Amino acid sequence: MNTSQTYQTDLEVILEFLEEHCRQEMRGQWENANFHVNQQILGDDYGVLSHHVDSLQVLSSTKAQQATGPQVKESGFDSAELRESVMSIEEALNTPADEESPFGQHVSPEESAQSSPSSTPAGRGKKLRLFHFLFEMLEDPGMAHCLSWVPASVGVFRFSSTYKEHVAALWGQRKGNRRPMTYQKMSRALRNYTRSGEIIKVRKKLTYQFSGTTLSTLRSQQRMKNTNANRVIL
DNA sequence: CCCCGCGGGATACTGA
DNA sequence: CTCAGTATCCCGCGGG
Repeated sequence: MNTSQTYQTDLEVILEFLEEHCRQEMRGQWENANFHVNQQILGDDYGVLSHHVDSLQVLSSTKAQQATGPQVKESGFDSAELRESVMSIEEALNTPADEESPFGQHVSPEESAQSSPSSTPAGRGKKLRLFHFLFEMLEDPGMAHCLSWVPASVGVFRFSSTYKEHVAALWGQRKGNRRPMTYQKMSRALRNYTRSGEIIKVRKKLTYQFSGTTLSTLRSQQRMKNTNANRVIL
């Protein structure tokens, strides 16, 4: 009966571990003389790590709600502090690794030319879009239980019916929304992509599909990131 | 009938 | 101020 509470505790332990891990990594980074090189090398790892922190965070808070009811956030929610510190770590980690990394600008001049269909004026300073976020999730093996490719080759993906709300919560959190994001609202946003043709709805439940152009744009952007990371290492 | 996922209109909000 | 890209709310539909 208390399994969800136990689960929450476990997740909090894991969170603390990850948090400590982040601190150590960062300390190492700051102590290193050529830290900016490390920052570039570690960029991807940091991104992945922060994703896991993200998901664990939401998982633990959601489990807490399931365990004790919807009003938990107002009553003594012990991990509030933890969540705050995790968020600050997240910010610290996300900012350099995410979109506008310093080396992303000069290494890829063709990016703005080939990506950014029509809306992006210069291709930089762009906010994270929902489908970018979903693509990131899909590429993260740690999120496979929430969201996964059905046949990845054609860009079809499906939400897990039990964890779809976690993906939504993550999205809302990533955007820094005041109110919690829900699957219903997120799917509404997803449906808006039907108009622009970036994502289309598949007849199956909880299943959507990236359009060919969207998918190739996302994949080429991802390849760009990888080659940048490799280039720094080499 | 109920629940859940879906479709989409209307309107508000926010950053470029 | 405008406009794109959501976020939020809400109502209706249909399948299981």
